Amino acid sequence: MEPKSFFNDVYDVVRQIPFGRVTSYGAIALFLGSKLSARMVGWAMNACHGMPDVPAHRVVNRDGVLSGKHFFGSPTAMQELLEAEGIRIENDKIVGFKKVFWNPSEELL
DNA sequence: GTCCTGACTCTTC
DNA sequence: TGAAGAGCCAGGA
Repeated sequence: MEPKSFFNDVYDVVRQIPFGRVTSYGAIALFLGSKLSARMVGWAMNACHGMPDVPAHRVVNRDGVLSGKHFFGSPTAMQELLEAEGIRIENDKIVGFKKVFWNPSEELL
């Protein structure tokens, strides 16, 4: 199944997130044209389970909090994946979020 | 075919 | 300053 819709665009952006970098739902939504569609990005992530190419663990909310960690099977799976890339996590929140933040509107454009 | 929910974000009280 | 409500889109029941 290959969704050629908003979802596909979200996956395309997420796939291009560099190693050791993270981005936010809002940043992706903004890049796609509608920052108000941040929820849609989260919903798209909900459907990305069948796509191993999509590093959903690199997508967090605007605070750098691992909101969707619970959807990774284990509450710590998402954190471990990020730590494996050199990103430090504390209290389910990314330490130095702004330093590892990747803005698709600037980097990808 | 209609209503509800969902891993968010921003604005206003 | 803190908390609550509204808005977006798509999928499932």
